[in-house]
Amino acid sequence: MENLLKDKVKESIRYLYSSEVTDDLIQVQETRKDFQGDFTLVVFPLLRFSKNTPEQTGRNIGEYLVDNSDFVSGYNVIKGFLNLEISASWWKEYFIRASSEGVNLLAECSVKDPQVILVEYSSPNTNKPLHLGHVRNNLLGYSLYRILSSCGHKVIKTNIVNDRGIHICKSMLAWLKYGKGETPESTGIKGDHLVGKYYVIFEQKHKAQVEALMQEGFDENEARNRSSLMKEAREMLLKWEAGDKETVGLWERMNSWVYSGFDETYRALGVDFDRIYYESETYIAGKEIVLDALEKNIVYRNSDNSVWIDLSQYELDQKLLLRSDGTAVYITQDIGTAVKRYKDYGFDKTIYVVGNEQNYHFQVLRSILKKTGYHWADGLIHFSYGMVELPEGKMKSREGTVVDADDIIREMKNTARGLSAELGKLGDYPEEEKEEIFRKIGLGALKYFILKVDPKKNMTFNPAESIDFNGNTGPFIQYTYARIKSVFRKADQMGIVPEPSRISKAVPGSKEIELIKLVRKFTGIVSEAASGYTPALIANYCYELSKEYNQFYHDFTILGESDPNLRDLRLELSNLISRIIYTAMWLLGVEMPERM
RNA sequence: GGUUCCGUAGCUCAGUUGGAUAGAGCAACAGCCUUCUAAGCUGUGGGUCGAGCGUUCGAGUCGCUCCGGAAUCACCA
Repeated sequence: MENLLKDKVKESIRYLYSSEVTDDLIQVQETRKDFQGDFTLVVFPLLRFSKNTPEQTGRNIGEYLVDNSDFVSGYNVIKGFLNLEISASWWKEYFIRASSEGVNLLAECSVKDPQVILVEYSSPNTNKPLHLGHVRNNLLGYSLYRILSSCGHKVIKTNIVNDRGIHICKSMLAWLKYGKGETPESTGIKGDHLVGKYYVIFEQKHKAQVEALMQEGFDENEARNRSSLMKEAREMLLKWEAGDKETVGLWERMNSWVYSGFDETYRALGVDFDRIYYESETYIAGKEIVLDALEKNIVYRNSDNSVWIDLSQYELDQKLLLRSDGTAVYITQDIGTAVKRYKDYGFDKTIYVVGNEQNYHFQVLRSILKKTGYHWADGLIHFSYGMVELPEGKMKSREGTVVDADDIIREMKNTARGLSAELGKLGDYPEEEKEEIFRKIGLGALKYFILKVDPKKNMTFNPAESIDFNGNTGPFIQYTYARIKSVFRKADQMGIVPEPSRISKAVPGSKEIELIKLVRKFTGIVSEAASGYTPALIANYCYELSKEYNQFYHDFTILGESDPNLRDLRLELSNLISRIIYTAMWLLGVEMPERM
């Protein structure tokens, strides 16, 4: 519609002022609610052609559009703004097209040049269970996948598991020393939590040793290095790297516990992956690439045998790539992973969903790859998101203020159950189906709460208040959807089948037209969210739409409407909006209950 | 100290490529359930958009300088 209008405006200026204007000077936007009209042309940029007052210019163009187009039915000029009214017949035609069966709501979002895009998200460590920060990460990554693939891109969901390093040895060691052979089966504890428990035990025992050593007069750093536990952990890491059978066996065993625990959490969150990479499999590739670059003199070796790269041409520092003992550092693994992925998929883009604490890291990674001669390095996108904080401040694992993912998921569901009982909902519904609905609501509340916030901002998560089911929340949108579904169940009972031929009643400025306008906006929002990688746009739009519908719902009766034309229009409108809400929430990964 | 990000109502957040009188929800107060779900709707109060300068017909939005907060700058991952 905007394009149609723009073309007409161009034409009018050619006719009225004999001038050609460029697209960027023609600004068409939706008319603000408090003014009459549907679209508004900002005339200020056009004054240079008309050499006239804004008011007169607006009137001239408005006049031309009404006379020379079949969709502009009226206009008014306020200051430098030309408000145009679109004819009801145009809206009607649009609506009938949009509401007819078989119209794919996402078809219009399709991009012209589909790309192969890798989305990496989750990236857990195998020594700790997932927490709220991971939840934000997973939800953002999964939603990006849905949005981008809905726009026609070929998207591959990947996860990189950080499964090697000293931190893993810590939990292994603690389990050997204090574990008494505990397993997830023998204790009933979820695997990732069990391993996490031993990581904490290690830290506690280690801390006690360090304190004892400090009493003996060592300073803190030295005490850390001298503690017997730390020594044993380092020895274990060496054994692991040397491929010691027993150590690797234990490592595999404990990792398998962790993975089954993670799988359970991923399933609960509704996310999955097409391909999982393990750092234990890529760090060697990274080392080889660095050594290769060393031969080509792209990187250099220091006198102490460590390997560095000079990134001053990218306004960065010298970065270490290999330690003096020849082992890989974090970024070396990432180089290996990136190259391996390019070999595997030949991607156009790789989107790394990783917290903003690693902004610098990804700047460095891209520069290294560029300098090393990988032309596709520009396709690396760090989708940087902000921290999740608690009302008391940041989450700190040391202080036990971390919100565990499994806990919060369970809590949200319990709250949904409690609230439902309090409100007397779903009274005589089968228990099993109720539980499924509570799961959808609780999880929907959590997902929406996190996704509606601009990803790059730090956000505050208040466990007590987050489970607010009023206002701009997932359950509010789910509720709107469930209520529409209910209208249709009732219509079925009453034997009402809307006839498309009757949809003709929408009058300019009516609530129905307002809703149709929002419907029209949908594809634009999805495209914008895809190009900007921000699910939050879709979330907030969906709330706006739901809110508008709720008002509509209260202002009018639908089934009780005596005029069948109006009733069918409202039914069709409800139907279309429920489909949009469903699709929008689907893009966010939020499931929708049919009733609640 | 260098770099990056953030700062909008008491709180949590929106605010499209710069457009008209800056919007929701929560919290507070006042109303609305015999008709399609009240997890809803309506109304009231609440703002120097961190501060200043600049660009522009027009700045919450763009530029510069400050102020405040966060992250990062490891032979940690």
